[in-house]
Amino acid sequence: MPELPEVETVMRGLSAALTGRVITRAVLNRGDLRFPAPPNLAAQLTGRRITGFRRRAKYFFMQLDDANSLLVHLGMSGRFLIAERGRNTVTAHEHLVIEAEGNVRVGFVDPRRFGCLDLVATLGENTHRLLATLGPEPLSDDFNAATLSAALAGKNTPIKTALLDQTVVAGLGNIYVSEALYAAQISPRRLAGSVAGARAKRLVPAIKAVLTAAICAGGSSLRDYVQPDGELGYFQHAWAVYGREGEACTTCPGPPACAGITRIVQSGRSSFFCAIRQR
DNA sequence: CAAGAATCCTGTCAGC
DNA sequence: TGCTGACAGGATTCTT
Repeated sequence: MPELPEVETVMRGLSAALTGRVITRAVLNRGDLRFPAPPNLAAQLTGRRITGFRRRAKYFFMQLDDANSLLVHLGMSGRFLIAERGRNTVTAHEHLVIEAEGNVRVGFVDPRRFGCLDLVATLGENTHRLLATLGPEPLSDDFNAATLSAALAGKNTPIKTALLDQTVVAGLGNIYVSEALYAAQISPRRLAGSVAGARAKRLVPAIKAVLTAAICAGGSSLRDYVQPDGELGYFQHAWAVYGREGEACTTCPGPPACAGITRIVQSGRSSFFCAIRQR
């Protein structure tokens, strides 16, 4: 479930397991992901010390001591498994394996191969072509009512679609857009242009709160995953509307006034909302 | 130019 | 049990 909070959670788990350690062995099993991985990636990683991690939107960087960074995007189905060397049980679709000091073994698994791996100069991380057009980080001060209003002004697309546009705000995905619009009481069908202004003032803190809560939930559940064969980034999370079609809306009086949570399709993707609470 | 559709790929699940 | 079709957390590229 890789939206921003999941990427952050995965990265923190990897950081705890790998930061400061030297990569003793790396294997690229297949590099034909969303974009081709560098063919010599494994050789470039082997022998390097991992100095730190940094996230940007749904991407993160594993920084190395030779001034290069491994760029990672999880796509739709990407995940990382952390295990002691020799104790890993999952091997299908494991495209990259990293073994490090301390008997650590990390596997990048991505069945759909919508994710990507690349090697980039650490100083140029943000100029990578995949990151160059990204909008503001939603949890930074650069993302505020003024900047969001400016990005939405004049847009005739539904706000749901606009928030999925990574040039408007970078890191939201299908789940947290529904959650944030519910929290801000804005209909996913409302045209983005009409959200600029007062509604954007509500939407910004709603987005920040939803993402922050999800990161906290991931961080707290992460402890359970730091164990042999642990899988990072998948954890139980209670969403208010996502995946809850037909269920009662927690803040509405119920039938007949409110029919509960509705699912509609916008730009080919599901949106969940309460037609009473969200206008 | 903006907005919507098609596309990449595999796994899972509901329905028959 | 096995088959089929719909659908899935993303983001680029192609059409209208």
